[in-house]
Amino acid sequence: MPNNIAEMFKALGEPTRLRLAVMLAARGECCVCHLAAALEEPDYKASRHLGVLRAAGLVKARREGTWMHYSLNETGNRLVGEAGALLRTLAESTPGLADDLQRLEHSTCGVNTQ
Amino acid sequence: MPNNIAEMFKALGEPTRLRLAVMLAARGECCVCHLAAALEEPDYKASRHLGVLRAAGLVKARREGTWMHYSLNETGNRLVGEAGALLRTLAESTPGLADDLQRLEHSTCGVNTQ
DNA sequence: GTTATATATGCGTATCTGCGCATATATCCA
DNA sequence: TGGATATATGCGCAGATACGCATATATAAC
Repeated sequence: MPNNIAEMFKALGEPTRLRLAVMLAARGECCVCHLAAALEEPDYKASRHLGVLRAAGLVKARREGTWMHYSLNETGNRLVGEAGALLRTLAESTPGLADDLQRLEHSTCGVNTQ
Repeated sequence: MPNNIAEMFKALGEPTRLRLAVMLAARGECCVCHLAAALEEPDYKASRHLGVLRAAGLVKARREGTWMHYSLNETGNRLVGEAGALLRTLAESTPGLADDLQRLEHSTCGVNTQ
């Protein structure tokens, strides 16, 4: 039974996925290309890791045309809600993660933000 | 920089280690043999995983004669403190983890509890 | 010293995981 | 229909990880 919970921690236990989760926790819904740009990593890498976060129940996805919008799955999962709060405090206090948020803010995938 | 934090999540992302961390969060300091008994796993397995938790900074150890007493490393690490609170809520609400705590309470390694 | 108990660790193995590349799918627009 | 953009995924490989066993270390008691 702790397996589901362990899976959540495990998903956050990989640097790229932690960065993604922090970005989603701090900024809300984002599309893959913005996230990939902020990571400075190829799209397929962001996509793969978002898939893992999603399988772990940490993240949900919403399609809008060609874009997929990911966001933290806080509603409907108390544990994710608490983890989200923790991730937001990390976002503020951890240099590398703050840099990601900076890049995320100024990133465009050739399209408008938000 | 997110690597240290990711390492903490990763350490908790393994079922046996999560069980150990929850026990320490809920019950405070424990020796290896009590923890191994509660896990119903061999001592060396508990010892190995406690070593990983320790390397990740989640747990600290104190020697007392032949026994090693492990406890959550909440003081001196804000993140661990917040994780500790989360682990305690898990302890209450997750059946499998609650069972571990039951066994921990009644376990002896041929010695007194506490 | 020897023995017993508690804990840690070296090692081989089977499994898992993340990576990069190429390719596939999905949606929109002309 | 065909092309362009956004996202997802099959595959092979290299490195990591957890396991069980046996052994090593540490402390205490005799």
